[in-house]
Amino acid sequence: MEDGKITMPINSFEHYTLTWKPDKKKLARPYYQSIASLLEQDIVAGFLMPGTKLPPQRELADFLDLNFTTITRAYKLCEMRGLIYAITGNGTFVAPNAAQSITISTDRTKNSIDLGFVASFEQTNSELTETIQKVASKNYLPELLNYNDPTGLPHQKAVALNWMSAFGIQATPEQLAIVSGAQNALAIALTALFEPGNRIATDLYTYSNFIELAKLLHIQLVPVAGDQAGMLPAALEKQCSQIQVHGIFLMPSCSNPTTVMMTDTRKQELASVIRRNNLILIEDDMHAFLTAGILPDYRQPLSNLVPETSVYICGTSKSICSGLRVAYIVFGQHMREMILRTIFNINVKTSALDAEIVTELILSGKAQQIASQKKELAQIANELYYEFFPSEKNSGHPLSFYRWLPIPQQEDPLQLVSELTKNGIRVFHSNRFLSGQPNSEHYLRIALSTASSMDELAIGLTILKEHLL
Amino acid sequence: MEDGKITMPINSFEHYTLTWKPDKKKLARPYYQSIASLLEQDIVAGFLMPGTKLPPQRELADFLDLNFTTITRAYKLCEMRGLIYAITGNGTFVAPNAAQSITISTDRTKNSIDLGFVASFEQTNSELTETIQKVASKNYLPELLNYNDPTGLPHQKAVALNWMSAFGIQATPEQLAIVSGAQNALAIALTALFEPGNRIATDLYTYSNFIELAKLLHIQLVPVAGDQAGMLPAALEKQCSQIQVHGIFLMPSCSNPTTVMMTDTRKQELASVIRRNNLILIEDDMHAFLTAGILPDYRQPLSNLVPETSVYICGTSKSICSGLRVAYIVFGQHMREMILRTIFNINVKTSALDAEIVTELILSGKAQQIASQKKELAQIANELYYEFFPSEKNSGHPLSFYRWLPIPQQEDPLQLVSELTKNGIRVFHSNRFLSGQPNSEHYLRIALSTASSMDELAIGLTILKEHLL
DNA sequence: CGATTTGTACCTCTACATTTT
DNA sequence: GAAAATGTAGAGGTACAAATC
Repeated sequence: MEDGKITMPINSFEHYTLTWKPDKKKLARPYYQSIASLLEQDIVAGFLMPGTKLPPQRELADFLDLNFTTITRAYKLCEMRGLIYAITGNGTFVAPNAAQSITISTDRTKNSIDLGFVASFEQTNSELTETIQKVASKNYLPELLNYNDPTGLPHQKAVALNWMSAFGIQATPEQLAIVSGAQNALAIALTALFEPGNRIATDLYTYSNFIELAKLLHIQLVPVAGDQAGMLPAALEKQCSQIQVHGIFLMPSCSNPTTVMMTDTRKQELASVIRRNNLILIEDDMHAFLTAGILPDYRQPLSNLVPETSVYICGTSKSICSGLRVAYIVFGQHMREMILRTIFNINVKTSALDAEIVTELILSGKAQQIASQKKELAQIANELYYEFFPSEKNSGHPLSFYRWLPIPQQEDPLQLVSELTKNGIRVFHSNRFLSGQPNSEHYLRIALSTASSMDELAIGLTILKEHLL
Repeated sequence: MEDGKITMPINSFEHYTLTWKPDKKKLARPYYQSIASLLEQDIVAGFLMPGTKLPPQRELADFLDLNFTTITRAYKLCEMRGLIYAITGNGTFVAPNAAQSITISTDRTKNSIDLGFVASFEQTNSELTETIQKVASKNYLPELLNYNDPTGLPHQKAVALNWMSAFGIQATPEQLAIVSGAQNALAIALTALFEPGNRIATDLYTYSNFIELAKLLHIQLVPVAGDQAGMLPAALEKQCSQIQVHGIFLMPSCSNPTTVMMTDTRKQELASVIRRNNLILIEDDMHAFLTAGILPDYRQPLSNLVPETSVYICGTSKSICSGLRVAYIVFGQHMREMILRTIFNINVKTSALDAEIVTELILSGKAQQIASQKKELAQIANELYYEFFPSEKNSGHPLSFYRWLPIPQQEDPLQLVSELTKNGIRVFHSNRFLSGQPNSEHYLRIALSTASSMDELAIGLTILKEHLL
């Protein structure tokens, strides 16, 4: 088989220059699984660094005396496990986050200032005591403790719709469910509406927990380029025309991690691409309270433009209280059955007690008050940040709970992060948020809402700035 | 291609007797998807009844002038969607629950007595008021409202371990996580430890929400026969030797829906089969409080016999309070990372407030008191049931919240259920709980713990008995 | 801009295991 | 218990699309 390669005399020589050569002796049938597990071992062990180009399918096949589609299958297995990624016409590469997991983010290192994980100015949580006690004394408390109304009690849903009407959401109670936080909402939406192997378009840099979740559910992400107004419609259109894309995930109010706010014009343009390609839109709008009514050109969520095929997620963790685990999810009528079924299969229901506390907070006006406090804290924290990094001013969302700091190109991004950890601060490198291939741009995401005080934040930023100089 | 079939002159005639003939004109490339979606349409529309045998792959392939493995792929797609099931050497059949979904069970029909959905004697929920108020006045309340300790606060975990020690569980806090109810625990375990296409062995009749969840996550169930002592080890061993099985799901304390209690001898035997075949055990022990210390021969959960490869799930919904959505999950050390990651991706964390209430209930002794009340109610309800169905006495768990009533073979099971609904009671037919192929035995699952009073339950049972005569 | 490299989709083929007859 | 029927697993092959040179 190999002997026939007269047209490529160099080939037999190249066999010795393959970037990865599995041990032929270790190969056993089924070959594709055998190859995949050898590759996995070498990646996890660190022999193959992130970004390494793997041998083309045909070359590796020649080397192993197999048909190249068998290599396709082996590579595909590893791709599903998030270890590698492939670009047609270009090659197959070791994924940026192949060796280590992105998550496990809340094991805060003690004696360290956390600028990595984004909390929500937890100082405001003591404001809730009174409301919780009020709910605990309601005479209908036992009604909150049974299996009834799995998607939320009617009055809770009415209050939820009212809360979201400030952001431009109009929906009926049938199109709404109360779930256990925004991440839970994402898990439900992805499980309900997509199948393993489906593809979802995202910003090139996107919410790392979404990347992890997609990996867990074997859903592939399709990175799409963007600019300062959000994802580029032409780039999305192009991807959709090339491969079958089933959905799109966006955070238009304030993209995580880039802090990009999508303009209304861009929403209109993207909506028409979404409609044309029958995409299911997952819109995570946890930052609505920071954007709607505050930014002058805010008009409405993207979901409003494609209501039938979108899932709108409004978490209350960032705006009201992180520990109560309540989010509102609004969906098109024909997705209703699948979503309710999935809620039942993943949660059964969300604690009606937690939902009631959030409801009471909103009804009493306390929620709005807390949200205002968080906004003020965000403003102060951002001003502090700009004192350290003045050139960053006027980029992205002005009240974001985190910032996206460009840094010089790094030899070894992990090295930088671990050095900063040694110096007492935790930050996340941009590679953690990559949905696609790494490029030459490097950033750090700097959480402003996690340090326990502005003083602590200032110390953290000082350490950061000194180290970057 | 077809002309070569001289050995089967009958074949061309048989083309006209296929049980399902897709419209050739509607077929487009890719064929396998095209065939799958035509088949799906005909099943969902009701043209193909549950149990219908589909044409063998080779015959349909002949009819459509395709290779038979293309039909394999089409059938496999539909099998993954839960529409059909296949038996090697026998044929491919429309699944029993293909057309309708099993779940959506809590939309209680008003003015109807619910003997279908299994609640947990919700009468006891008013007992919780005092404890909830106590928790609401704790000075560390704000500490329960942030992102910290996603798997549970240390003292909550200590109390959890103490609660489970009564059932024979010994574990370290690292092997424990607090999640949002038993169903949530199942979703986490399946997502974390299995991949789409993996197989899990279950009892022939098993928890219908588990069936639905597996379908949702594209995990296939392998039905295994059992007797009055639980699943048969030889049958499990046989299945494992024939196809690759990755896990096993069991409810040894009181199987749902059959009320079978597994003997300790059977646990020992199954443990050795599980060990020999490297199965991951998912043990749902929500009924532990009804079994441990009550049944004389109870020794320990099955997980104790294979601690490294098992996930033990102990929900508090049935024993303490259904609305708080708290379950404990105990896992082997090497599963820890995947499970924590998955918890983070699906829940972020479980409300520490709910967990604290359950913790306080246990610490104060109130939980034990409520559990005792529920046991007493279960005893009364079971005695009532035996007054109606005396021949059923001495079968299965004596304190089960539901019973498994054999009924005569039915022409059309759905018909029976809908007639009963018209008569004012809701029950579930055994087909809803089938993990495999239907057989000639028929049962109804009768929930005893959902009616709002014993009087209501008595009315429901009267209607049921009259209708079955 | 056309040729080359590289990955993808999907169809076909073979060997084989299980169940039924 | 052998032969036939039926489904499954793995591997090979072709057409094609995208990226690069």
